[in-house]
Amino acid sequence: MSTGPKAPESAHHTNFIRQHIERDLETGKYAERKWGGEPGPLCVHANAPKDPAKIRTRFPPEPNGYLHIGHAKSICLNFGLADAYGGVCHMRFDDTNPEKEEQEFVDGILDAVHWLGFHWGEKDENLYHASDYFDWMYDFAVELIKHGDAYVDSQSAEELRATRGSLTERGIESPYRTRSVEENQRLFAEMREGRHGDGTHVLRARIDMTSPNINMRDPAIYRIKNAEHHRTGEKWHIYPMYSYAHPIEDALENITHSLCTLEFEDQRPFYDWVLDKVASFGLLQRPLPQQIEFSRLNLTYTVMSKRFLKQLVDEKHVDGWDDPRMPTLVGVRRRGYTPEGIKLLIDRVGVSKSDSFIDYSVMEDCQREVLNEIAPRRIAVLDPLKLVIDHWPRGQVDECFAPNHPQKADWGKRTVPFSNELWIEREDFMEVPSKGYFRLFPGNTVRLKYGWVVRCTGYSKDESGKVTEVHCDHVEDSKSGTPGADAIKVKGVIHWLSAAHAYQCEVRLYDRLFKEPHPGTGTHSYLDDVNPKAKSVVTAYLEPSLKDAKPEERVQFERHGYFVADGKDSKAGAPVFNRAVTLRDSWGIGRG
RNA sequence: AGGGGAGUCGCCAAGUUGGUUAAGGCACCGGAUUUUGAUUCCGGCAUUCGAGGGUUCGAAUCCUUCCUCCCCUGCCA
Repeated sequence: MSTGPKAPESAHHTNFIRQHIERDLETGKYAERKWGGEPGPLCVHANAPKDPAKIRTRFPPEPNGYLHIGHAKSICLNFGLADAYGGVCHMRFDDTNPEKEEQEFVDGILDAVHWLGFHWGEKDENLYHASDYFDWMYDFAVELIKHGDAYVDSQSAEELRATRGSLTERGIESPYRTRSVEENQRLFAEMREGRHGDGTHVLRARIDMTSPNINMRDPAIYRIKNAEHHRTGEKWHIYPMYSYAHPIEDALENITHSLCTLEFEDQRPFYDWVLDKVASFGLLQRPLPQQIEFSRLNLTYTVMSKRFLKQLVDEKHVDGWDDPRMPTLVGVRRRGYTPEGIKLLIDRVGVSKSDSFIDYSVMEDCQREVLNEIAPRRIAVLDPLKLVIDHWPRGQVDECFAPNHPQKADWGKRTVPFSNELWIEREDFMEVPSKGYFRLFPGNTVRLKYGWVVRCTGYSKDESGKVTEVHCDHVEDSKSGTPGADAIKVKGVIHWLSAAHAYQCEVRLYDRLFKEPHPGTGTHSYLDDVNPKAKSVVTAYLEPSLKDAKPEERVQFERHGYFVADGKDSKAGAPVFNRAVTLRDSWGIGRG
């Protein structure tokens, strides 16, 4: 059983993180861990039963903004891996900086993760906050002081920077580095009580100012911030730094594999230092969590940094954080992207440690792949041109039947009314056909999809030369679904809507946010690469049945693309549609 | 005079304990089906693994030199 070759379907799913986890599972590295039912130091877990979770991972955002597609990778990895290996993934807010964090962001993040389809435990019970652990973090810091592993430094921020050294020069020890344990304890307690101003002191780990790794040169682990915290209020006047808090959060929660992005690689030695120290005081359960780094997700034709996204919003290049052009999760949701499509993308791009850019087309293709399966087909004329069937009796209405999905007969059909005056797509007619064009032009025959075959007999134009009306004759006995309807072979099939029955509706056509794959490359600003055509609003004609579309309902407008009824602007009986993505178009028309 | 990572087909990415013809996906190119120029289906697509040298019967996999790219000097995360 175990000697056979790897199953081909698992081959492209494997990656270095999965292998790492599988190795730990095989060796039983974490098999003896105890779980006291809630996070805590050794004493909470020591006498508890074995942890039922084979592994524990966590998704630990800081609640200081909106999640974007890049975060989706971390979410899918952490939750997906836990699920794949009989583990649990914790939802944790890394709220160690009160000046930047808000409850509003906490709620938004929770929403986004749920939207992606993930849960933190069967009943979402594993929801934690770094701020839940402030007391333990403080106690551990006191222990570090007691053992001579931390000291209060009273240099200014500038002095600290100046003495830290540089990439090539080692640092200089602080004059406060030799303070007595008693003085450090007294000072640290005073900092906690709020008796010192912001920036006057900092607690530092005592490691090695000559380390080639700057992160090991006595990093600050606590700073004074006389600020109100969105959860702990005014209880604290000092707050732990990420590099100190994170490993402790992981250990308290029994996290086995702490996944993060590449830029934290240099911090791993300190992560391990903190945990080894605290565990050596008998305060943490072993074996300790381990940090594993992977490369973040980059997509072409967009930007992912919070600074840039904020600027796009603040300077009104987009209509807000949830603008459908934004790569935020709230944005792509309004755009009509599916969570399944996003997960498919993450699955497809894989996990490694090499920096990479994924073509935005991969995202679009993933969305199409999912949408093709779930979206009912509907008819919409986005750029209308009048088509008159000259010999069709004026006022006579015929019923045509259109399947809701060409490959899913069980989805049924709907009726669409046919009459002598129709709307067709302006690009489906050419006065003089270009090479290879097989739609409507004088003398040519096409099928009106689900309806009749028609032959173009003429057209009229206005003074400016714009085509105003196209004229056709319909072919007898050619109605779709009737015997002999296929007798006439035509190359072109176009969609249409009865002018008397179609209704007008706002439709937003979205495209990529930037016109360059790597915005801002070279000397210009990324703002210069914003795609002015990324949003256009048209008044389209829609088939009657579309009036009932509910917010966030997805459909395919045949021959156009996938659209969603806007979750925000749609009213009952009056949906507004957003284009998520066009259909692939091997002939070259479509986008824009 | 620093430290930490990464370089396999246009874009991702398997492969790492050296063993016959270098997975897979996307893209692309053919062809079939098609009342969406969509979907689906079939076929094609790296004598080569950043470069050079070496070890070996045999190397993307080991050794060596070199090159390129990314990250690190917040009391941010």
